[in-house]
Amino acid sequence: MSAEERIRIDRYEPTAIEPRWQRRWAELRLADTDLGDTTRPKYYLLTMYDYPSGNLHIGHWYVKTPTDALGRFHRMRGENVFMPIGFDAFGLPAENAAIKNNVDPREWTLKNIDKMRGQLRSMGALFDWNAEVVTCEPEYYRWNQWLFLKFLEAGLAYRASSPVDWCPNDGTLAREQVEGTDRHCWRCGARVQKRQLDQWYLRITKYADELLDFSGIEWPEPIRLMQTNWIGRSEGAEVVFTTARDAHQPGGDELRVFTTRPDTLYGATFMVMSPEHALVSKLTHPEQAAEVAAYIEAAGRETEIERMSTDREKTGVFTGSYAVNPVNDERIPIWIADYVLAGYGTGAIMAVPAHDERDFAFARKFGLPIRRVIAGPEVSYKDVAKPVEAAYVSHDTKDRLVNSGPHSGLPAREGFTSIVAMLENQSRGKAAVNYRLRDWLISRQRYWGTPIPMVYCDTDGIVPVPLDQLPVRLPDTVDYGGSGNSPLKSDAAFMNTTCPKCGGPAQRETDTLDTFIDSSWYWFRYLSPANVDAPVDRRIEARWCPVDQYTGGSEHAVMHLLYARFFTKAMADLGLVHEREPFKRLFNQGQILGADGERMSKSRGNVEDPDKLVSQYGADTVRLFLMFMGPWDQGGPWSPTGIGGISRFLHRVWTAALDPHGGEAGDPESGVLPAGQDSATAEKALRAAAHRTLRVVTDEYAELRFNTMVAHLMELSNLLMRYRGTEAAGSAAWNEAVLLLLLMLAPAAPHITEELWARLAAARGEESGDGAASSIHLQPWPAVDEAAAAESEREVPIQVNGKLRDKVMVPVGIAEAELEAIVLARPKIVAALEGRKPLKVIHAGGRLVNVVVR
RNA sequence: GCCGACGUGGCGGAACUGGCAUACGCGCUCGACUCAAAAUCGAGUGGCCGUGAGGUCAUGCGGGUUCAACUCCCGCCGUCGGCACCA
Repeated sequence: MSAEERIRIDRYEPTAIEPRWQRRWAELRLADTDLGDTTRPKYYLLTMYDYPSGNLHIGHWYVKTPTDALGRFHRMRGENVFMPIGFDAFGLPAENAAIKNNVDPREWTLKNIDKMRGQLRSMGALFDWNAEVVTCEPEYYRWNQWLFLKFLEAGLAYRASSPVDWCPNDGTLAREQVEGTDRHCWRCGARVQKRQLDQWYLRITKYADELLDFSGIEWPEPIRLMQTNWIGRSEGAEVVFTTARDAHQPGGDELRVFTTRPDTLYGATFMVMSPEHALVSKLTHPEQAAEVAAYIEAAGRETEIERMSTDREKTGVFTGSYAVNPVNDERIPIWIADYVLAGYGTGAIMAVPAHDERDFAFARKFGLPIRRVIAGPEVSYKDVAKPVEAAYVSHDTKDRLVNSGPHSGLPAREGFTSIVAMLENQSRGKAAVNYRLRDWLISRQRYWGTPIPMVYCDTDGIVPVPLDQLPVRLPDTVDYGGSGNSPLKSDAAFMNTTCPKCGGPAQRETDTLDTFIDSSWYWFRYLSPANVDAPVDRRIEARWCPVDQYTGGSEHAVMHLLYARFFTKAMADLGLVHEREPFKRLFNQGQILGADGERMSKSRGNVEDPDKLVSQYGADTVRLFLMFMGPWDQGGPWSPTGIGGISRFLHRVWTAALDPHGGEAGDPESGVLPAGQDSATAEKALRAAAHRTLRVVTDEYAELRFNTMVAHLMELSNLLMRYRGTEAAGSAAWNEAVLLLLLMLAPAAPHITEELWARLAAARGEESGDGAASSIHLQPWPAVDEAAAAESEREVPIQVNGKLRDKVMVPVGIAEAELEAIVLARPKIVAALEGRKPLKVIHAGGRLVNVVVR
């Protein structure tokens, strides 16, 4: 380092030191994790990988730099930290850019990745780039295909025809990718339609019950709730109704329904099928045919039209047929209505208008009978015949069944079990569980994704590509064509192939996999990214999984985070991994919004670029500012106001470390010990403050409470500055406090602390100052000296009737009687008592005294 | 409509299992340094009353429990997020 350079950076100039240390850490291989090291406990720290949009905004910093601080903290605590990074590189933006600007999606993506690597490095984060995963590379996606084929073999993947959500621009969508009341596409916002299509599915529903079990993982309650609600388990019964014999049909068809209230079975006065139900045409009476056809046609169109309100008028049409209620052999009419959904339960319901609001509204509108079968608080069972004014929906245990044959008089809960038992005896129903969760539709009619490794042969049907022929490579160029058609269809060379079974001509599947497949197992791949034998090295996985801490946004609650859990369980059942849960601890950081309070997006023009801030203040300041803003799980609108305070703080740390004896011109107290302190008491106070800070800061790192962590370090640096230039400055206690401050700050602000650590070592004559031998980031996390941290005196607030009146300094551990005597003798307390005798004196464990009078 | 989170100075926010409300920072006011400005440093800074000591009110609103409530309970209001007729 030249003399000029030394002088130039004797003022804290972050941009002059940060790149140098980043290079140094790379040379020292600080971030490279030896996964085989068993001498230290492992700590797998994962932050959600990003889509390579080509530009890092402040939100990326907000997610990643506190995660890095956490990793550095765990490293200093002696753990073997693995913090990989990669790119979620398949997806629509690349393909849309290709269509719009005629660029190659692969080139576009790789160029973006390259740019983002540079931006990510400017954070000073210790990502292990050796483990990098890029999902659009055949080395990665071949394992998507491999896993798909394994799932297929195990019956976890299947092809089926069913009504699917279809976006006119993006083709088929998973259920989770349809948003809002108006059912629009999560990507392009277009209104989604229903289409009957043959598509590939993954059987996530097989794991519904296990996915409801969160024992053993520490996830935020809101996420667990969202997943629980999404899975939507409900317990009830399946009841078999039989169609009645009629002039136009023989009857005897089974019409199954699912209900959560079998106890209300005697109150079923009609049935409703969804318009898509398989029995619709069979059960439609010829006289009703025209009306039914018109209704179904309208209902099909309905999904394309505005249907904002859930409480819009009920619509429906009578089929002309009847069914027989299995418990009382009553004939009830069968209707068709779109308020019954095809995809839930059996697609048909028994309607109990007296005890269901929807059925009630329907019955009112179409003049269908309403029969009370549960007596509520307003209707005792003497006047059960009273007309029902509104649906009575309740699970009150005091409610009793009425009008229910042999079950009348039973409490509702017992009615539930006795009616189910009766159905089971007669084989006309059984207890059943239903889920809202549906199987995961994974076919996509897009180019930029993983080709589904299946072949269609005229002789052998649908044939999987043999594992040893993977990967099925994505062709380089295709005609992206019109919307909704798989672009791969346009590539004859790709599509035309031979059948793996008979060798005859065959066609490849031209749909690609949902890109959420990529992120459903990527953390496994980080552990052995170059492995050519299997997606995961099971031995490494055994040691390193589950991920100890995962950080990312809560917007992934019911997509990525649920899929990842499903994949882990499925892969465990296939013997590919040991663990059944992917992420032991999850932290959802909040989201940084634009200055306008809206989501940051290019189209809104409210994207905040961190590079400007970094060149002005340095990476450390930006990192610290983001941590200091507020609780990490909160996020909020972006505002750089206040970043100057962080910058000033780091300048003070710099000054305290390098210039302890300096003083402030114009400050009368500068260099003077506080009144009543000599240098011994000052040094004691410094040590006590440093060790107490260490105690709380250690906790705050571990609990990811970065905002208060920074505040406590500020307090310590303020105290050091108060003693700067006094006799205490430069003492052993001072030096200890400075080193502790640097060590505590190191995970959050790694560059400045490394620079100061090296300079102090050089000043002590220990080394050259380049930090080669003893990077601060290789130091062990310091231990609290409890004796030093202990306080001998404490200020005790004194209240009279709960109002603060005085404070007094007393020795720690003073006897209550003694303290009470001191308190009652205080002039302010005597005055506040106004001669009244204390009724009692409350001692809050030596932390506070409250004198109660009158 | 159902589920969930949140509501504290001018602003971001702090307060552990009930125990000094407003830590830390921003902003603002005044002062020091300067020819001046910036930067830096120092003092002050919740509202109201008071020259002052001090008093009094205040954690979305209204009740309650308690010696003591931002914290616990009941009832409202508001903001944000999730779900969308799930039988």
